[in-house]
Amino acid sequence: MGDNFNMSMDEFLPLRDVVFNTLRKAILTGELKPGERLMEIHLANRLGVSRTPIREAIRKLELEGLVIMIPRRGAEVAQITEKSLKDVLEVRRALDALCVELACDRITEEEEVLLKEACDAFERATTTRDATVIARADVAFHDIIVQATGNQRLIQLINNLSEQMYRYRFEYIKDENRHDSLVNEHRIIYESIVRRDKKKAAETARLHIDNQENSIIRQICLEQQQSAAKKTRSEKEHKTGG
Amino acid sequence: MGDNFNMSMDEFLPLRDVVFNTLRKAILTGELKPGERLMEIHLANRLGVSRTPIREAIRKLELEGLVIMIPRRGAEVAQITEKSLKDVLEVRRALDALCVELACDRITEEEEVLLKEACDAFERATTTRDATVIARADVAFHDIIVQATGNQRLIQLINNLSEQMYRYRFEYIKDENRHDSLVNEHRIIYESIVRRDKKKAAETARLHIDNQENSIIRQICLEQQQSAAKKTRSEKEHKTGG
DNA sequence: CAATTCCTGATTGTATACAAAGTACAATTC
DNA sequence: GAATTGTACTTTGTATACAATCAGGAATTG
Repeated sequence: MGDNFNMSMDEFLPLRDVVFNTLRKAILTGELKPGERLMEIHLANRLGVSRTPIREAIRKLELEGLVIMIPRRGAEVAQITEKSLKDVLEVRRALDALCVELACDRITEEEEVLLKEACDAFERATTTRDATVIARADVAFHDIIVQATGNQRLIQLINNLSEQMYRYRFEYIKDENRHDSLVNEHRIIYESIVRRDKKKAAETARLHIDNQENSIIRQICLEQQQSAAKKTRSEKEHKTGG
Repeated sequence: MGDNFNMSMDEFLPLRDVVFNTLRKAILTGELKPGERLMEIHLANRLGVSRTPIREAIRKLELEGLVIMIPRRGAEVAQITEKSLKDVLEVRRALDALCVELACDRITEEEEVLLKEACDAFERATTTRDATVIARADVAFHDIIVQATGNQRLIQLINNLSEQMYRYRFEYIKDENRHDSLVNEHRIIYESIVRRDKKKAAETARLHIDNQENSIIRQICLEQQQSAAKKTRSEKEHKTGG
């Protein structure tokens, strides 16, 4: 297994922040799996720092909901359940709708140009069939809208909620059947914002989330079935082996 | 000045959580004022613990946005600006609307009864003219709605955003001219939820936030004018004194 | 053989020690 | 007298030491 996280980033940041970013990335990419324990001495050795910055990083991850604390047992990576994901998406649906509405009011001419470019770039990206490229183009498009709101709190919340689903970002991208509708939705959102049509923009933003939700939930169910099957399998082995 | 925070709470919680709750409360009630520095040794002595739990508590406050970190200078209580408050309220407007809509779908019969009681209790509370009593009744009413959504993430977010405005909660409560419209709005929200009228419920929830916004922003402006006046006054004194 | 108790090792929770950096104030120089 | 430099002190950043608790296994007892 990858013995070293790529722990480097900004060298002048306090170690706790470097550790925080490192661990968060490891959790979001799945390098640290749900249920896995975060043991302080172990992590400290692995990252070459003392326990103090590790602990302070864990406190932040705790508040972000990425790890859960068990008293006198320490931290472990939070499980993502279908319920917790639906909860996140339910909030995002409202906030993404708010984003496009605010964007209608506040987007600048420069941002409109950028948005058009991002919209076109996304369409081109889908033709590459490279999920990484497509995902990046998707993020770029939505980022412009979020930034256009000028609401720092909203920007922060959307980023945080998006992170919770980072692991499943590819699932709805990979499904090539949906590419056309994705491109289409982006285009409608773009055009609605340009026309200052809040209602249509918000409606499409919600639809956009709905589609993601379907893809992701399907994926989650699959994973849970697999892990359940794996569990029963290993239990069987354990029985026959003992 | 109050030399001791009332630091006690649950005795079995880790010290960092006790400190976290203590400091958060101190910030939200205004006992620790915006711009005030949080010095670790000082706080440690004052609360009778070592620096470690203080630091870990500060990490959580940092992520919550209640304190800001200045490199090599430590933490200080975050300033609340008119912009940051408008940002918070803008998000709350969307999330409160989401809350009442979800409540229309998911509220149980027991909760409906509780909501009616809370609605009536609020009306009675306004007649006492005791801001604390009124504020508590207001929180109780909204809490039932938020809980009725069953969305843990939403509940957490609303609580966090509400906290940001804790200091100003009384401002819109104190204005007795508004009491009638507050009672009225609560009643409309209650009735809309019972009738499963999402549109009306959401609309009224937004109006409810708008009214709060007006009161609070007015108060903020006043405070800033006062502190600006104070500043120029003390600068004058400094000049004449030097 | 099962259950219970006790012990040992491991891990977290807390405190303290040490290093680095920044700030304020005084002394010195122009 | 103003500006600059140097020094002492304060405060944070990091590491480590110590205490409390918990988990798991071995030994003992019924």
